[in-house]
Amino acid sequence: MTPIAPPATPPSERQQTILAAALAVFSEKGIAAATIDDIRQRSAASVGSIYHHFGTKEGIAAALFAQGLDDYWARLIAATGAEARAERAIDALLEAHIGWIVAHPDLARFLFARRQAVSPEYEQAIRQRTAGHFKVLFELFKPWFRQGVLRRLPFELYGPLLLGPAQELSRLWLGGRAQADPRLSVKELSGAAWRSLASDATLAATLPQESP
Amino acid sequence: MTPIAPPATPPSERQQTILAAALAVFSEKGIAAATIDDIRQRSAASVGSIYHHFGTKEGIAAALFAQGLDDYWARLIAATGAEARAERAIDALLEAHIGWIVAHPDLARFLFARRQAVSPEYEQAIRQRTAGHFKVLFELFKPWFRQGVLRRLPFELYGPLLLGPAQELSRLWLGGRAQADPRLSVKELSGAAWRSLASDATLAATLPQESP
Amino acid sequence: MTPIAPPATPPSERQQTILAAALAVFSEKGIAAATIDDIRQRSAASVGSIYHHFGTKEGIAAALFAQGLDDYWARLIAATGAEARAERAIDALLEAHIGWIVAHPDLARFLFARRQAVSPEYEQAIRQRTAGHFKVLFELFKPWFRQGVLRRLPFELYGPLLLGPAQELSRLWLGGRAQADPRLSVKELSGAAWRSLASDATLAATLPQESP
Amino acid sequence: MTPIAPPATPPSERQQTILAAALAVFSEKGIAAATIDDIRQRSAASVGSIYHHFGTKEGIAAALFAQGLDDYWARLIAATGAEARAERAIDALLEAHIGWIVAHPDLARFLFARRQAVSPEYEQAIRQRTAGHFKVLFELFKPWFRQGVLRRLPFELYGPLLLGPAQELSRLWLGGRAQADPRLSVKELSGAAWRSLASDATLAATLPQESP
DNA sequence: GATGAATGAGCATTCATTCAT
DNA sequence: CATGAATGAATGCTCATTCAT
Repeated sequence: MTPIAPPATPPSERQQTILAAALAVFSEKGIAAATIDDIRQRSAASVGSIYHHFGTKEGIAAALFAQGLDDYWARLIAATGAEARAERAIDALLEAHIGWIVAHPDLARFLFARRQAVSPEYEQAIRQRTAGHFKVLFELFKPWFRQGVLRRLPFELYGPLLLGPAQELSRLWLGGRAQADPRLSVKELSGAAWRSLASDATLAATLPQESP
Repeated sequence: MTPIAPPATPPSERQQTILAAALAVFSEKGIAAATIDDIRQRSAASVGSIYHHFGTKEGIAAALFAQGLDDYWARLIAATGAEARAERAIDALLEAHIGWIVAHPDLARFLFARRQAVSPEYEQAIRQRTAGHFKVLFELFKPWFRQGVLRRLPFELYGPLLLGPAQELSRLWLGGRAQADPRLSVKELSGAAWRSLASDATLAATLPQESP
Repeated sequence: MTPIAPPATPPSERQQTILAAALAVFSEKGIAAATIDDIRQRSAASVGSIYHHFGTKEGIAAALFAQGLDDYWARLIAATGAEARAERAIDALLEAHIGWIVAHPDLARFLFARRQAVSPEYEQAIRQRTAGHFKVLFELFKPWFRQGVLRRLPFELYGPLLLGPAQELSRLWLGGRAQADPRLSVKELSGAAWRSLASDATLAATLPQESP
Repeated sequence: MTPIAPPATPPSERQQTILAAALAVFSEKGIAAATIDDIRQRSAASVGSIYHHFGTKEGIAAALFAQGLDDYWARLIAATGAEARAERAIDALLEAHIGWIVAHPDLARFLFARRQAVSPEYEQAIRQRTAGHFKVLFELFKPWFRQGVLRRLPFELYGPLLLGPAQELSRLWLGGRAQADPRLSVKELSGAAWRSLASDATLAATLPQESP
């Protein structure tokens, strides 16, 4: 129903070819600047065929989003859910985030360039889907809030504190403005997230002690 | 020389009118989707006049960038440079960042939606200009690195750790996905930045002590 | 490969319609002044269709050129090659030239208004193609040079001496500055060409003798 | 009154500068493609100034035409009128023609690219002026027609036979398609014109005699 | 006379989308 | 399902010309 719902039938080979071509083009020039003809050339499919399968340029973007977004969040949630301690969970979360981006740079570029989204319904659908995923993730953290391990904050701050630095670094890297493999920075990023979210008490207890 | 260099002559009233109209349109629909005709209608100038002054749609964007980017960084640097202690400087930095964004939401939306930038030279010019500003800011922090107050990290991480959470929150707010006034979160954001960058020793000394 | 190479596939009916319309317009106003919309109206095709088939306004001109130039030279060469004696060959050449122009005045107007050609590559391609055709024609004359029937001259002069007067008259006629059917002048024009090119000896032997 | 009449007042220095710039531009790109702005840049005059002096783009062309056309024909007529014998007159005519073109290639390119002429009145004026000049020239030849030295032909043929080859060669040279200095070909061109126009009897008497 | 900002009709070209074969 | 010709609204940009200063 929602524009970015996953398709009923699994994508045919032809569809996959088109999606791959579209992803490449979207990643290079952004959705708005991408042309059906660009996609046609890359995919060696005909215009007619593309329209037969996806109906609209946005339809292609939607299909890619459905595919990418769910995959990304699934990995995030799986990684986080596998850990029992907050600090480790945050480690795993960041590692999953960065790992996924490095594994799918084109898809990441496409997914995280929100601005491009064209129509409002489309934008709306993405937000809801993302919000839903985030809630699931958030549930995993609730026990630690209750235990006082993590600080209670305005809801809107969790995302930024947890993933903001990683997002910023990822953007640099995806845009070619940072060279080093971001996986090398996972420890720092998760460390920052941990310090930002841990309660003062937990944090004090965790910090390496200076010799007296 | 560079595509986003500030103009030789100060902008005339007409030019300011056009720029204001363009900013509104760009902020609403993004550069790519914005139409010269949109700008014409909003500015009540003729197409010819617009082209007479800016030469290209991108020329308008460039003029806005030159104006906005310098203003933003000037405020950041001024605020930071006024503080003597690292923790206070980071506070001031974040406050300036958020303050500027709240004061110029349209310009901010436009400035921070990097993806839109069209031509490579344009993109290139922005990067260099930004990098230059960042270096100036970075110089202000150097003493604290030397004193061991702040941690030494790979260069690429300073930006993300310092501004990543704030950027993420700003994006949410600018996109209408966060309602609360981001200025209310400055303390949290600067706190996070401080914890991320402070050396363990400094941090341990700063944390509120538990009663023994 | 060259911009005016004949197309791989034979022109469809729609393409022919567009070309005919374009020729009419080009002939009337020249390439530069001709409007895609002029062509659209005359051909009853849509802008999109025109661009689908020819890609550019110049693309249409190129297609016309490829068609016209080859046709013109083929006729010239065929007519000349069919004659065994120099004088008759020159007669046939001029007759073919004038005949073709009278048969295709629009195409001729278009073909011989070289100045219009816009882009350099285009101009270049036309020159090469023309030069090639001229070489073929020139080969047919070689035996007569060897036999001393025709005079040896700087290469650049053959064209002007052979076709210069005819070209000039054609231009007048095509431009409406000469009324009489140019076919009536073929004998004079070929006579002039003959006198210009024949060696003195041959010419003396050919001239009508005065009574002693 | 006519669009290409010579101006009442002699051109000021500023006007001359503009005309020179315009000629350069017209010669390079043709009248149609030339832009007022091109001329403005080359002449370092302002748009306003240009319009103040010439009123229209075509006004500039007209001024150049008036200047060039008269100069060209004056030279032709003077050279021809100075000769007493037909063959010498034709020699002188061709030499003047080629000489003028070599001396003013830009002006020649501009003058002889008739097709460019834009408005009908303009075209009309040029034709009349040219026809007038030609008539004057023709008068000079009349005695030789009466004496039977030159052949009587349809009026429209005199131009082509006399100047056709030279025009064709000039076009090649002006367009860079012929390298050799056309002045080297004057003898051949005038020879051709002479042979084309001389009566058979005269011609027979003139031809170098074969040894008996 | 000179200047250059302003005007707006006009134009080539692009591109998503449709549909007959 | 595939193909690609056809459509036409939309868009960035140009350019001759005007006119207030």
